[in-house]
Amino acid sequence: MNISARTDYAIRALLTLASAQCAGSQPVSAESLAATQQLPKKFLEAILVDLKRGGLVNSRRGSAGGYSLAAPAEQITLGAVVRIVDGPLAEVRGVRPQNAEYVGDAEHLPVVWVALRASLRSVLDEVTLGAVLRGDMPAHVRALAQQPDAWRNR
Amino acid sequence: MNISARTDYAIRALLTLASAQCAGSQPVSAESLAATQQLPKKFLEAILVDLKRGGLVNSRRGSAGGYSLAAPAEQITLGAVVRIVDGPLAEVRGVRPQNAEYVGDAEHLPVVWVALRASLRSVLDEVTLGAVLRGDMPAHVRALAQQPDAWRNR
DNA sequence: GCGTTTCCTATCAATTCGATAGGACTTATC
DNA sequence: GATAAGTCCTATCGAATTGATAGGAAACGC
Repeated sequence: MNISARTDYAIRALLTLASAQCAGSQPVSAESLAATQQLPKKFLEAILVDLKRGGLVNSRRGSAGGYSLAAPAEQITLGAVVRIVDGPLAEVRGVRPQNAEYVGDAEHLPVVWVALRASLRSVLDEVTLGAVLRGDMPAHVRALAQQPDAWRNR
Repeated sequence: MNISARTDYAIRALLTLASAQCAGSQPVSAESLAATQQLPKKFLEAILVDLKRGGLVNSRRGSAGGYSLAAPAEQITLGAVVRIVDGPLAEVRGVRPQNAEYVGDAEHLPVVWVALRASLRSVLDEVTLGAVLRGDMPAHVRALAQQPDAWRNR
C-alpha cells in the first residue's frame, strides 16, 4: 500500500513539464527536470522513457531536445501516471481484485478489495496535473484532505 | 499500491477465527487455519506471531492450543490488520505522506497523498472482520463496490 | 513424561526497487 | 559535416523486500 519512488518522481517531473507547458513550449531536458526537482538523473531518464511509451509525454532527441506533455495538463490524471510506472492499482498477490478467488469465510473479501480500488480511483483518476499545479483539487478530494485527523498518523 | 500476500493471508486466517468465535470458543491451531483457507503453513505461523504481538489474537501453546481473536469480530478493522502485518498505510518513499517534502511545482502534492491515505482509511478502518463475515458492508463501502465500473479493469 | 502446538532463529530463492554506467543513435546549429 | 546536446537502449548493481521453509526450543494439557 505504498507510493513508490518511481511514481513520486514521475509525477514531480510531469508537474514541471506542465508548468513549462504554460510558460512557453520548448522541450525540457531530463537533466533540467532532475535538477529542478532534485531527482537522480539516470533513474529519471528511465522513468521518462516509460512515460513516453505510455504516451503521456513527447520527446525530441538531439540538441535543444527534451520532453513535453503529450496532452493538456488538465487532461492527464495521476491515475494514468501510476498505471504506467507502477502497473494496475490495487492488485492482490499480483491478481486483479475482482479475479481473486476465495472460499469459505473469506467469500466476501473481493467486495472489500474492489471497494478499496474504487476509493483509490476516486482520488487518482479525478486529480489532474493541472489541478495539482494550481493547488485546486476537486471538491471530493479536498474534503478528504480536510477531514479532522487526515494529517495525523494512525 | 498492492495488497500483499501477508495482508491477504492474515485477514483470511482472522476471518476463520472470527467464524470460530461465533461457534464455540476453543482455540484453532495454525495447522487447521492453513488447511481451511489453503495457506502455506509455516508462512502463516510467522504472520500469526505478528498478529499476536499486535494484540489482535490470543494464543495458547501445547495440546488443545491454538489461536483465538482477542476482541469481538465487530471491533477488529481491516486497517488494524494491515498496519500490523504491512506497516503504515500510504507511505511515500518510506515516509509518512504528511511529512514528505516538496519544492516548486510539486508544492501541493502532499494534499493528494493525504487525501489518498484518507480514502484508504475510509474503507479499511470502517470494515470489520464481522462485517466481511456477514457480507454486510457499511453503506459507504457498498456504494463504492456498486459503482458502474468498479468491477472492471482500467 | 509425552504428544501437541506455539514461537524463535535462521535461511532461502526470487523478485523488486532504486540507482548508475556506457555508449549508440538523433538532431539543431555553426 | 563536425560538434555539442539530447534521447534512448542495454546491462548491471547492491540492497531491500517478498514469499516461503527448516529445525528446534519452549510451553502446555493430560
